[in-house]
Amino acid sequence: MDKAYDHKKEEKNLYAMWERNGYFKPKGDPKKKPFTILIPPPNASGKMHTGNVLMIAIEDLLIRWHRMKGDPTLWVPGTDHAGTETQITFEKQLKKQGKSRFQYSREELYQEIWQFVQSNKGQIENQMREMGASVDWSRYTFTLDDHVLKTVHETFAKMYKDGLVYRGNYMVNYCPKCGTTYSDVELKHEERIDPLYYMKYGPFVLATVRPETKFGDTAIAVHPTDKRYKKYVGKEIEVEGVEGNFTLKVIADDFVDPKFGTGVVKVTPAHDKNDYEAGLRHNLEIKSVIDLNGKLNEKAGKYAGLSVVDARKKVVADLEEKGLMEKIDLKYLHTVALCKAGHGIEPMVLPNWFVKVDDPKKSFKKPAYEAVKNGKIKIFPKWREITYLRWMEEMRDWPISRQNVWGIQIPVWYNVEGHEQRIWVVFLDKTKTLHQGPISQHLRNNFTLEEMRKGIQKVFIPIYDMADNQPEIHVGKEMPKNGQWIQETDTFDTWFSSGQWPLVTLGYPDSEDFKKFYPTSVLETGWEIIRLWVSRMVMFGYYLTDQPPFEYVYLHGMVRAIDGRKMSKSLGNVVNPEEYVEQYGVDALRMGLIAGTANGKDFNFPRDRVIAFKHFGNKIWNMGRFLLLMREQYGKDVPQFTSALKLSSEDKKILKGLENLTRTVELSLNKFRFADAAEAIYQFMWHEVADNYIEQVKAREDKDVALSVLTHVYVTTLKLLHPFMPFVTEAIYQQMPDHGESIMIEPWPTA
RNA sequence: GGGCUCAUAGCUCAGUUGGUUAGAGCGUUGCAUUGACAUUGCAAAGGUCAGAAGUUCGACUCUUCUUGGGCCCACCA
Repeated sequence: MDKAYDHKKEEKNLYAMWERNGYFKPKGDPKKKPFTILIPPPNASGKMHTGNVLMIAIEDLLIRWHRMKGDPTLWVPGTDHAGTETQITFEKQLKKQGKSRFQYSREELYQEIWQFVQSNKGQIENQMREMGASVDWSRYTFTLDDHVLKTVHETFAKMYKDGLVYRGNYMVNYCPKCGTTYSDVELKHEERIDPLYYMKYGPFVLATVRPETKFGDTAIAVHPTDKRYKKYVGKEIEVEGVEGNFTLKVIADDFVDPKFGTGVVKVTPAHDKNDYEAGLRHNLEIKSVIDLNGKLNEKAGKYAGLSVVDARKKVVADLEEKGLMEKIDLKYLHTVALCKAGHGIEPMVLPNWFVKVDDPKKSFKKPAYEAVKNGKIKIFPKWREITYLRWMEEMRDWPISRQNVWGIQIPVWYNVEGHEQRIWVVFLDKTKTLHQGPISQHLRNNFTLEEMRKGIQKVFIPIYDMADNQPEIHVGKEMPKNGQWIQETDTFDTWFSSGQWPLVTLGYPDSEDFKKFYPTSVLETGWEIIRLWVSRMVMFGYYLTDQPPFEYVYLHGMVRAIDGRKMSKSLGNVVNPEEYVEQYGVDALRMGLIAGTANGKDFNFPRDRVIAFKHFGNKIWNMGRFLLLMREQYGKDVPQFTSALKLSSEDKKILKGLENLTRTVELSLNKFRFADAAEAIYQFMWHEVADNYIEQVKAREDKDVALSVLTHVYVTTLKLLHPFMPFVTEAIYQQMPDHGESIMIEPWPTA
């Protein structure tokens, strides 16, 4: 053995050896209950961050532990197409080349991104190998694999049939820059100081931060109990505006806070979430004045074509000029909603597909709520449960359509016949010229529907009136034969497909894997996606299989930067795991992360611990080296350890310690207390075995007994340590006398 | 505004049903070291467990409040 453990020399070879010998495939005693984990799929085009490393460390630990216990053990790897995120990344790259997505048809853009992802995909897969993940690569799943698409399409069709998905107008969080909508949970909120404008509105003065949306106002609201304005309620009032006079109805609604501003609110149902809901309650007209590019439309008169920001400036200036601006509070602090890329969100009313989450006939969310409530699914740490339960209680219908190209296209066709005037199509013709407008216009310009389909970027099919005759809808991947059809250009929200991860990875509904390994054992992930992902998997699981998709949920904490702040590129405090792997080895990095936190709380990247465990790896390496040296110097055969040996009190003590350790590790792992187990092994090996027992062996007369006990204790602790630090333990094990094929398939020590 | 969470040694953190001298890693100080390991050993210094009140025979651990962090949710225009 070398003088020091060299992780660079060992890690790659060991992983190749494990994989080559098929150790990662499920074996074990077929009579025992299988143990299954599905990897939370990382972004296929991304690279590994510290959170992923922690995830792999914990999952690999559980997997290796159960595999050694002889359970049929399966860990399925995979990657996610990460719709919005990937498309944003790709578009940034396009921009650098001076191009934009509008130069491509939907199909071309999809193919471009597909190539982009394919060329980046190898990185994350290699990194999973590098981290020692003992996943079964033969079951690798990418969220755009054909069999995934098939399942997702079928699920959607079933939900459509069951009346659990519908198409409707809805107030969505639309980002004009990204050209797509976001769900509530994808947004971030930021505090800002903006001017609050007090505008004169007929007899009222009212406060707003968005005077430019005034063209979409369809009412004025006051609080029902507000005496000041009681006489106006129900009346129509005349308002002088920058575009001439207009009349508005005054309504009473308790969403108005009489203490804010003047207690009077302009109601703009098309561009404000609050107002939208008030609009629904009072049957107000929804008057959109902002288009999909974030510019004011023709309803804004002379302001048409201006961006929201420019229009605001101009409207404010004009109001001041006309003497309609009472005052401006320049230091108004409020929160604004931002999209992932940090752009301002424009609330808009658009047609979208939705999942009805609480249908009275068959509730999508109810079984998922109850599963956790009544302990059918157990969440660790337990105090995170409340996040899940509260979310489930509050959850509203889930918008599942995204105006992205990169993703799974919603398998819906619309029969445009008779609706050519209303349906708006954006497409590129053969010469790559962009056309947008209603289908009727394209037809007049001698384009065929086939040409539109071929070069399509987007189709918008407005819903004027729910009772009106809507275009016929066909749900399915293939275009129907008879009729004039055009496919929905929206894709599914990423979580709609990844929410079916336990089903698609295991071959739902009828594969052998599905029968054997579903429901899975543990879902391990970061707590920040309880609502986005965990809840959706549980809902789909119950909807399609009447069973929970997993028994336990373990939620690890977020790894913050060394300075205690959230890692971010702009702060420059991102910890790159590669550097630590290079310098200290995978084992040290994994063990450091696992020991760095005990109970799922967020924690700072535990740099010192990583270093400490690098030292620990070297320490046990040298313990092994010294053990071999002593055996060699002893010269004679060392007997196999049995309890029949004539043991000294020191021997008895260390054996007792080993027994306690074995019990502690088992107990801790059962409770998901990984750090406790790690700490116990560290203390025992270093301070009891190395510092005490080995020192005492040096002076022993009965070397045969002492070396026999030492070998036994040492190899047993190596086994206990293996799920935590797989590489160094295997490397040493291969040097031990009478070793087996691999430590990872050795039986798990029992007390 | 609602909720979750944290405040323990110089730093980063453990401390699982309340029970004898509160622990670890790193750091600091002193000594040691030619049978493995300087990625070593032995030893030491260092904490009124944020503050206050309460429950209890007994509280770092339970309750309430105060102070100060972090995070999540939320429609205050």
